[in-house]
Amino acid sequence: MKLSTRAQYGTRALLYLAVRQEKGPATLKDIARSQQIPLSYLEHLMTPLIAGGVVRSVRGPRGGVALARSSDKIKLDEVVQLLEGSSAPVECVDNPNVCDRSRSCVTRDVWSDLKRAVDTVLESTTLQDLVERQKRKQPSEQEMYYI
Amino acid sequence: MKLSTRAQYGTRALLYLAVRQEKGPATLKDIARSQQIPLSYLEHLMTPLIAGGVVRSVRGPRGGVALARSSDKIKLDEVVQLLEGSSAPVECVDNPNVCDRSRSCVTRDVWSDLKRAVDTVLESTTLQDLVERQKRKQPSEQEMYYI
DNA sequence: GAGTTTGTAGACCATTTTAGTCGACAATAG
DNA sequence: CTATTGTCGACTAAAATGGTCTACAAACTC
Repeated sequence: MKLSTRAQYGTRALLYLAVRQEKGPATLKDIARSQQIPLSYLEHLMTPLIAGGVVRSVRGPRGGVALARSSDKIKLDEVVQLLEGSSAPVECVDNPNVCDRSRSCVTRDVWSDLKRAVDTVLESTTLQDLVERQKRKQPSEQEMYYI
Repeated sequence: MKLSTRAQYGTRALLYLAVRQEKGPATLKDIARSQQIPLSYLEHLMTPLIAGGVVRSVRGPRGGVALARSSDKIKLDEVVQLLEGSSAPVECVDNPNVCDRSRSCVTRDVWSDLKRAVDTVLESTTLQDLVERQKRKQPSEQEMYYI
């Protein structure tokens, strides 16, 4: 039940954008530096987020990327879905046809329960929630995230 | 958030053992055939389960493997832990020291929530629960699992 | 419109993990 | 003794992961 770095990096990057939302687009370079993500890897994470309508981008000087919607309208399940695909721990949960036994399989039911549990957490958390938790956690140290 | 085949195969194998608990040890060959798990792979799954005290084995003719405890005393979190390691989706959840920012990182808090959600499901499900769900689901088709 | 600053797309690659095989061996019932 | 089981370790193919690099496209600045 591991999460790849895609979701970790991606979420951190989006949180960065959420915190500085009003300041306009941030360059990938800034995000990469501040969140310690390899720049050329970060580029690849942005592609699905842009395609998925979570992030919008502006090319050219003074360009960069920004959230496409306000942070309270972006739930983590969408982010994780775009970066990692379905939260189903095994394929048959989403697609029963991959296995003959799906219909009668009780272990599959457990994996479905797991998916549900994961989704419940991710659906109930927005980027704005993270921003607020961060403020509450360390109002002073926040600058760390701007560098 | 994927589960490897280890946990899937392992859980199916244990469910098989739970269903036929009173019949004494089952051979790996039987398990492999009935659950469609490669025999030589199954062997490797048994090792940690035996070491972890979930399964006991008997060598020689008429030998095999059986549950080391009654099925209602075996929770799935233990099984998954033995086969896949921690349910933490990222390392820093179990071990904050892998990252400087752990203390102040709110994304880490979300991953902790995920771990908690997963564990809640796995801790609340025993092999006996699976046996009962299976009986309830298809009292007739149960023979499928004996083959 | 030249040049600079950004993002975009794709091919490419090294490492690790996954999923499995194989062969030799150890225990034990009969 | 021998057949039947499990045990262990070495090995391997294929896929996923986590990147890098090059070329290019858009857009702003002068």
